[in-house]
Amino acid sequence: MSSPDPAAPADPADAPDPANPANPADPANPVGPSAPRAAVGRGEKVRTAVLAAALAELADVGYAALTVDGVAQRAGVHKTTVYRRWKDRDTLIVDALTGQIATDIPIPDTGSVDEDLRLLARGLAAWLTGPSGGAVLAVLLSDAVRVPAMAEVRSRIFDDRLRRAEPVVRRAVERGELPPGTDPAEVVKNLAAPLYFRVLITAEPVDADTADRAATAVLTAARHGGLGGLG
Amino acid sequence: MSSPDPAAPADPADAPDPANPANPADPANPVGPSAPRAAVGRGEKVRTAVLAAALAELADVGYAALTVDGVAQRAGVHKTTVYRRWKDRDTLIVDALTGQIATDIPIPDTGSVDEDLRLLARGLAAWLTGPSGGAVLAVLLSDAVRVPAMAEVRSRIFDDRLRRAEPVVRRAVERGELPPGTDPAEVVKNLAAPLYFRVLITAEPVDADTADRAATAVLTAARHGGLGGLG
DNA sequence: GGCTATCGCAACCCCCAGTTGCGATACGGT
DNA sequence: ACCGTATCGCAACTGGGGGTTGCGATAGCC
Repeated sequence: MSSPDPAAPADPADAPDPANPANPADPANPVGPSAPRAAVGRGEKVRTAVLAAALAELADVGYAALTVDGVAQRAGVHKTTVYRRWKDRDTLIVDALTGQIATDIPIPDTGSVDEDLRLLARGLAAWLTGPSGGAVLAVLLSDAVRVPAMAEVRSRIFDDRLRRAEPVVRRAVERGELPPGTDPAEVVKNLAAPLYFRVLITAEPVDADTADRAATAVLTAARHGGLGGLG
Repeated sequence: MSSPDPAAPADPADAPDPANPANPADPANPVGPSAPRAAVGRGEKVRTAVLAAALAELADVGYAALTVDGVAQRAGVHKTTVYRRWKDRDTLIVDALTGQIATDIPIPDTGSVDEDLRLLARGLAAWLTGPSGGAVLAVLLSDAVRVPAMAEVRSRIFDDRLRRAEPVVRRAVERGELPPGTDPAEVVKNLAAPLYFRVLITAEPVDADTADRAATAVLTAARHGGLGGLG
C-alpha cells in the first residue's frame, strides 16, 4: 500500500526527476488536471503483470531458482523491460513481497482470551498455509535474508504483526483472565512458534486443530504464570 | 531409495569407511577378494578438507552464494578435484551436512522434569547458536529444501532428535510429575518451537535465559494438562 | 495524426556450474 | 630406492542466467 511511486525507479527513462520538464506529473501532485506527462497506463499494466508473475514464480520455483527471464516470460514481457523498471532481481522480489504484506491477520477482541487466542492462532495458520504466507516464507526464510532489504521486509511483517497482536493479551490481563505480570510479547510468540515450527521444521500439516492446540497450550501456561506471570 | 547413498561416493577410489586415519595397513583385513585398493591416504585428506571448507562457506555466505570454486580454494584444492569426488554442488553440501548430524544434543535424565527440560532447552539453544546449528539451519531453511536429498537430511536431523528427546517426557509422566495422557511429542515440539522462532523469525538472541523461559512455559502448560494431559 | 515514452529485440559481458584431456605428483608396494 | 598407478592440478570449453546497451517498433495521449 505504501508504494505511491514505482518502487525502484533508478532508471533514466523512469526516474521521477523533479527538475525534468517531461515529468510534471509528480505522484505526490494531487491529480494534475493539466498534466502533460502521461503514458503511464501501459507501464502500470506491465508493472502489475510482472509483480504478479514474480509472486507466482516465487511460489513455484522458490527464491534461488527464480530467473528474471522466467518472470518476464510469465508476465508476457521482455527481460529488458523488467530491468528497466527494477534495478535487479532482489529489488523486484522485494517489491513483489511488499505488495503482499498488507495481508492482515485479523486481531480478535471477543472479550474472552480463550476465544481470542484461538482465533488468532487460526488466522495465523490460515495465512501460513495460504499462498501469501507461502510466498513470504519461501523468500524470507531463504538465503534472501542476507539481502538487507529482505530483512527489512521481514521485520515489517513479523514485528508489526506481533505488536498488533499484543493487545489481545493485555486486555486479558486487565480483565483478570491472566495473572498480572504476564508478558504479552512472550504469549504471542509462544502462540505463533509451534505453528511456524510445524511448517518450517517438521513439515507437518497445519490446520485449525493444530492452531487450537497451540492456543490451549499457551493459554494453560499463561493462566498458571508460566509466561511472565507472578515473580 | 531415491537417494541411494548419503555420502554419495560416486568415485571408485572413495574409501568406504576409514576406521582410523593412522591405520593405513588395515592388518585385520585378510587379503580381500583380490582388491589391491590403495592410495586412499591422499584422497581422505582432500575429502576432509573439502567437506570442512564447504561447511565454512555455508556458514559464511549461505547456500545460494556458495560456489564450488570458493569451496575448492578454501580447501586448497582445485575445482576439478571437487567434481571428481562429488557429482554436483548439492551432493557436496548434503555430504558435508551429513557429517554434522552426529552433533548430538545431550538427553538429560536427572529425575526431575523441571531440570531435564531446562537442560534440553539449553542444549538446543547452544546448538542453534553454534557453528553446527548455523550451517544446518542456513541450508535446511533455504531453497535447498526443494532438493529431495536435503529434505531427507532435514528429517534425519530433526525427527530423530525429537524422537530421542521424547523419553524425557515419558519418564516424567511415569514418575507422576506430569499428568497422564501428556503427549511427549507435543511437549518437545512446544519446547523447541520458541527457540527456533526466535532464531528464524524474530532474529532475537537465544541464550540460556531464553531456554529457561521456554522450559518454564512448556512445563507450566504440561503440568496443567495443556499438552494432551487430561481428556 | 503526430510526439514521445515505453517496449521488444538482439547482441553483448561476466560469473558460475559442470566437463574433458593432458600433464604433474604423491602414494604405496616391491 | 624405484616404479606403477591413482589421484590431483591445470587450462580450455560449453551452457545458462544476471545484467547492460543501442536501435528499431509500438502504443499511449494530446
